[in-house]
Amino acid sequence: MRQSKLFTKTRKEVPADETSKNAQLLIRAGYVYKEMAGVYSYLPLGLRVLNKIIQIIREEMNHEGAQEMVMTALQDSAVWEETDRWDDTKVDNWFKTKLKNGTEVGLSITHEEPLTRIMASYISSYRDLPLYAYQFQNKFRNETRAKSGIMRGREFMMKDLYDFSRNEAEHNEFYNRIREAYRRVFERVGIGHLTYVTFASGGIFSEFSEEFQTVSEAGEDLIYVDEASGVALNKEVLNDEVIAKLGLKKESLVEKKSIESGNIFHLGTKFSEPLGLSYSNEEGETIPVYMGSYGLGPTRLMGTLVEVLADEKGIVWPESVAPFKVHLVALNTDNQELVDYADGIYASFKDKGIEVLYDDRDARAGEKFADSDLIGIPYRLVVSKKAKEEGKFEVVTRATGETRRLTEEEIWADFDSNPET
RNA sequence: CGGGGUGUAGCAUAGUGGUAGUGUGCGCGGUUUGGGACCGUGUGGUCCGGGUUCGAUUCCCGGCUCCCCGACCA
Repeated sequence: MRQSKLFTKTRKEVPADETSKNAQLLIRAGYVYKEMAGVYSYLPLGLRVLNKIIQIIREEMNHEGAQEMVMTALQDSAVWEETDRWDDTKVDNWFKTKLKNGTEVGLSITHEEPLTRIMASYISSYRDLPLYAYQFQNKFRNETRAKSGIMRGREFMMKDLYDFSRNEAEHNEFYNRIREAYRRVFERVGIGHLTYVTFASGGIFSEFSEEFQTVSEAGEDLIYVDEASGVALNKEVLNDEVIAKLGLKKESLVEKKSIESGNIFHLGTKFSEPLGLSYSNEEGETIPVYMGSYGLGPTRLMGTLVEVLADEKGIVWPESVAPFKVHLVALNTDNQELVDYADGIYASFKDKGIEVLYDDRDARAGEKFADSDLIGIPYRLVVSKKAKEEGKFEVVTRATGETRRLTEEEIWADFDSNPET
């Protein structure tokens, strides 16, 4: 894409009403637009990143045999009344609104109830199980206090996956597969080394739930990590008994601030029983379906990546989710011969299927470099009059600052040998 | 939801009971051209409602907004 055509522009100054690094950088670089507190629109650059994150998660979910669907944001109160989660005293962060005829409806906070009801009309036999369904969908939560930029909003995107199994053992097998699938997601987006599977409270049919916690100063949680074993636990479950049960030593636990970037739950029959989701087994007996739920928020993950990987110059995207692989920066754009040459390089990238943002704007070098650093594309290729005369072009790796001077042939050889985009 | 702040141009900020200033952005002209360059010029503003006052952006009341701390939460 030509940067001159991109409708967003970068900003030098940070918005006064944002204190979180992720929102400051994402707004300055033109990835997101703040609509109101805790509510952000995703602009062209931001959508590219979000879609890449979504695609990585999708691939890992599909790999485990989950089927993608999408449910509604508008919610029928009836199904929530069945599980006693409609009442504002039970769930206090509903957004509720009314139909013209006065009927109350909700804006989706999660989807256990509606999906369980859907499944009740398709699951009837043990032959139908197990099955796994997931979606990417916007959740609405009426937070009393939105904060941390895009990481804790009132409207945010969630990947929620649910399993419908015949029994606990079958559920557990899937649960363990998803734990590994989540690990792969965090590896693929470049924060695997910072992300711990953490014991936490909130288990319904087990003592603990498990959270994926990414170590960051921007985090709102406190976890205790045994670095030798990689075992971590949330502060909310930290006590001597638990430490002993997990075979840990109190002295070896290190406290870290962290972001809850995903979680996995055993649900048991909490939803299937009240909503009448059951199946007939081989003996003809009626058995409630055993469930689990698995959450991972693409928008929060995007914010987490900015928080954890950015440097003082701006965002640093890992290649796997960057909006483009290459930032082609043309200098001396008053020289038509050079512009033609840079246009040719740009066309070659496109022909090769390498995603490229082409800074063809009529701007000074300093401004272009500053913008390039801020936007955070993994590789920057500078085409200038001097470089063209020398036949060597600067290729800078954003993450490390490593600068190489390569001929055009070397550049193509380099990108062709590293085709991952 | 409790507590504390805040609101001035697209953005960032100063100031004042009496014609609202600066930086940046944006437009135009010129000099520049490898790290947000410079000169000139133009454009553009007091959150909403009420009150006090000859006069309110300023003071008072109410509302809303946004931010921070706490509680709550993927």
